[in-house]
Amino acid sequence: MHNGCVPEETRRQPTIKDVAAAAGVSISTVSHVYSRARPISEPTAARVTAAAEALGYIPNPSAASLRGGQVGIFGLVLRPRNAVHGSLSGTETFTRFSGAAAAATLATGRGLLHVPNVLAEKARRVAMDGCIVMGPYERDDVVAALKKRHVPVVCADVDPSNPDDPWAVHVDYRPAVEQLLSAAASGGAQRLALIAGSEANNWTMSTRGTIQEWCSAAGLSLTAHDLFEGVGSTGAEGLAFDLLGSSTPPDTIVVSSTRFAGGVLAAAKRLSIRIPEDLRVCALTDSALTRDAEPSITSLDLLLEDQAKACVDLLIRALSEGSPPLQPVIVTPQVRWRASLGSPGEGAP
Amino acid sequence: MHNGCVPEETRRQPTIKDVAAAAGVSISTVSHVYSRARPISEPTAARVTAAAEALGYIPNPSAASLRGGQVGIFGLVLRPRNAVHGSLSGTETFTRFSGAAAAATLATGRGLLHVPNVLAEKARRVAMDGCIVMGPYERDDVVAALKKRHVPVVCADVDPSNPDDPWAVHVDYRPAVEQLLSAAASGGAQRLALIAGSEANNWTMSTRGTIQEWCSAAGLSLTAHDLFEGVGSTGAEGLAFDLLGSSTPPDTIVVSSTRFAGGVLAAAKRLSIRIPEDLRVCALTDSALTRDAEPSITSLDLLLEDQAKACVDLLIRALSEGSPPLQPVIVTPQVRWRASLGSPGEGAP
DNA sequence: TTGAAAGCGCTAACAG
DNA sequence: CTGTTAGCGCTTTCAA
Repeated sequence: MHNGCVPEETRRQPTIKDVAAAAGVSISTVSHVYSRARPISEPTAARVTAAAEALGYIPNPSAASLRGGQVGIFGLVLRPRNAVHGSLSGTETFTRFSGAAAAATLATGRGLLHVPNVLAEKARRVAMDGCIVMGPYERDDVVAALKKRHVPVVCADVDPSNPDDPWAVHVDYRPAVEQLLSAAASGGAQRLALIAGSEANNWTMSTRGTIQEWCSAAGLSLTAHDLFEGVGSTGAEGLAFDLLGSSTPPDTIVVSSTRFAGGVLAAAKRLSIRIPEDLRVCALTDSALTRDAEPSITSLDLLLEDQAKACVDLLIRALSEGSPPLQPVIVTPQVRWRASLGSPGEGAP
Repeated sequence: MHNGCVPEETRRQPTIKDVAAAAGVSISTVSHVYSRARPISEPTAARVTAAAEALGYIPNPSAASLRGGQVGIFGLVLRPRNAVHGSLSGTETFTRFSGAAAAATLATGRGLLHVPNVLAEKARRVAMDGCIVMGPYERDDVVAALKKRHVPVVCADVDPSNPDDPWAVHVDYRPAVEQLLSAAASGGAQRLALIAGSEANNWTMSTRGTIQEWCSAAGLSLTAHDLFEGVGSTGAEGLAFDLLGSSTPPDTIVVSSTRFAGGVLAAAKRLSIRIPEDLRVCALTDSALTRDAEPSITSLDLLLEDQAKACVDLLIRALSEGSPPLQPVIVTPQVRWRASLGSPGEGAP
């Protein structure tokens, strides 16, 4: 046996002509059997199908798209830098999103193309009907490049500089973040520390804004720290250790990435600080790292599956109608209550 | 401002004709400027480029592929069931692999298509020049379906039922697994337990085989347990708790997925068993869960980036030459030594 | 160094 | 219900 992945003789792929000849019909009949664009009699359709099956025929999508315009492919760009390197934080967020986006795209008969770097010259050769950009930065240059190439773009979470973009799936972090904060407050929180990522995307910027507003309205003290996501749990551990060892340590720490949460836990352990009794902790996204931590960490489920599905729907609308929906598309993250924040209190559902 | 993702007037994409007219040359000249298939004089090329730039022209890849045959797209199928649901184990393994595969593919000017389910009828419409299947099962039906559709297939890690497949990137787990075992043995291991996933892929089957052989040759006792990956760390914790509480508890536990490792750690903690003094632990893949665990867990780095790159190279060979490489392509995983197994001993490099 | 023209495989009028 | 035919945008001979 040959174990070959390629047919021994490089036999030309059968075309619509071959099928038409074998079935004794015209090529347009064959075409219509596949496109269902017009009714074909039962016996004819059966003959065509049989012939196609026998020859191993599959319609050439390039040829089909040449006429019809669309190529049957959506692109996906994951913006947060750490998405590319699986070893950094946020891994689960991106897997969940791309898996869901791929499934939703495939359900429409299209494919989802993973595009690490649209700006690269090489990438210009790959065709897309539209593109989903997850977590765009302020005035995102990838989005700009795509638009210049006439590629319809839909964003998952809005570009912070374009907050009313009707072609984005808006993520409303506010309600969940406020639930988190009021739960902390009702548990006795006085001094908050925020350890957030340093990227200029809406997740980082909007949650920080909400927290600042809420704290100042509620009269809680807040110190905010930006930490490059790449420093991982070790980096967060160092920062948390310093904070917790200072003369005025925080009693509540909110972290953005789940790897930061691990670092905070480690620092607390080294200092024999009990969670949630002495220190409350919560994270602004969810992953195995927070679910399985000891103690488990209250965090935000960003509902990535919903976001992905909504993006695909929006992109299809852009392609078919061209006009944006009248109401913005909104996804509202949910709090997953766990041990690290004490009891949910009045903030819980 | 309109915030539009689609141009206000749905203006037809400029074609090669428009560029030719604007530059005052023939369409074949424009074509050759882009394909570099024949020399074009400097001033002419400049005029064409300028015209194309002004019009925002990009060559239509569908049209190009109609003639040339290839569509510039590789498919990627992640076989392990838990790869689809980001929330289960192995997340990082698949992100790393697909990120690396996407980068390697893009570097060749092609795109990487995420294919959740090739068997679905809908998926037949998406075109691929070839497909990478990661972690195929025994007599994998996805691989079979792809081959039936004349799609060249390359596997990352071999189909266990086709161990000499020249169109696979072979992963040789043996050396690293043996290093792990001899380190455990030189640390005093006597009674081993293996908690492996239940999927019939080569990772699971080959490592289990090596461990069984090695233990019987070295005279160590071994009990092997299959656990569905979906049970996660909680499932593994329950099993480990029972094992460690039995009358003849293991002194070494090897787990396949990193989430299982977390469960083992939790069980040991509940029973006040010290690691690595009383119990040695190691995992057969690596992730944030093992790197950041307390104590950190010795595990296998599967070198997913190398695997992905090798797959892309192999697929390109299949497309261009059609004949398999004379020597099998092999990737050899590396042990990442950490606290949970004690000192590496003689097994370490 | 460049142009003209014949398709690539398929879709979509337009006829019958 | 089915067949004929003119392209879709580009590549690629073949001429000039």
